[in-house]
Amino acid sequence: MGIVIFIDMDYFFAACEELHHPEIKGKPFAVGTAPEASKIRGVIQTCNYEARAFGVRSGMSTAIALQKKPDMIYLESDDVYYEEVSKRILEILKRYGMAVEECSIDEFAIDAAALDYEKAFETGKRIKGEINADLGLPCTVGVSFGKTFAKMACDDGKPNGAVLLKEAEIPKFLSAKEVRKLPGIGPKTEEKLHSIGIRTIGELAKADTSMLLAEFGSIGSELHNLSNGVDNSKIIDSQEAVSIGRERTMESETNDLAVIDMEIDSLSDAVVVELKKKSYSYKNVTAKARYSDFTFRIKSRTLQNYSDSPAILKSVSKQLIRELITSKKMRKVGVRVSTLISSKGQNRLL
DNA sequence: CAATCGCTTCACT
DNA sequence: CTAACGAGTGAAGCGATTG
Repeated sequence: MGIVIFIDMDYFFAACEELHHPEIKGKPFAVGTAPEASKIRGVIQTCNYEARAFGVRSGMSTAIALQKKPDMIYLESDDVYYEEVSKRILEILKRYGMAVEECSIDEFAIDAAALDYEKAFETGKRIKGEINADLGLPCTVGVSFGKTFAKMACDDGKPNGAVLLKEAEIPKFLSAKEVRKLPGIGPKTEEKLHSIGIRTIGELAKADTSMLLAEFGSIGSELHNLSNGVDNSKIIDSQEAVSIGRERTMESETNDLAVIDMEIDSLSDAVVVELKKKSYSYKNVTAKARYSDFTFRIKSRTLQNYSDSPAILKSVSKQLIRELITSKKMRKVGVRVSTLISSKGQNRLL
């Protein structure tokens, strides 16, 4: 793993919305998952810095966000548009002739192994300027040794920054930071680390390897390496999808199979659209139910053969969702396909 | 023993 | 300070099963 240029878009969905609706720029607003009519049932995906000033955060329920800033503007997220913008960013990055990994819709890692730090940093800043000039979008660039540390350098520079973190500086950069800043450590792992007395990355680096392995499994040794400045990840040019799914919270909680089946049909159609776009066939189907008490369960089935049929997907997921019916009503249902193969230009599959 | 299956857990936006 | 309230997408890990 060599030098990496990491590009992370600043408040990406919100920045896209500012392009669409210039008049909201400067006012606090947020992009959420639910339509306007039922927005309090959804969560905030992202918001601009004006809204963040009032304590609004991504992942926060919209009801709470609106307590903090009642007159905040609310917009329903427009994923199709964001995906389009993301592709345009990717095109800009590809012009530089280096391998690019799409880490997420708004994060990209560029393999700059052929460059030295100064050259990579210059290139990163140039890319940043180009994205801003061509698309009108702000971003932050981080350059370091390995994907993970380039991303962390990037996090440090947000928003609208550029950070160079050379390999020799990584241990010092890491040591005082809270463990939560390590990519891959979320609320659960953080809590567990706290409970064994580890709060900073420096403390994690010094922790006993076998203890981490016992407590956290393979993730533990991975984290131990990272906290010691060792990143074994590679840049993956084009990532194959492992699964494709759609899920939706229903208008009201129900066990009515007529309602649920309709939902399953429409989710299945959405999954097949995505599947077609990527020319995949599926062999595994999973149905998911979230209940009124917020617990959830899934049920899955592997088919005899690969398929690209919407009808099969619908009938299998309807069977599976029936096995998930309990006395607790369902508030959300989902359909997911996995075990995918590329079916581009392939003969017919059952 | 390795691959597969069914399912849970977790992270991130 | 930290709960409140709680969407959608996807990857990875794990124990059991199977060949």
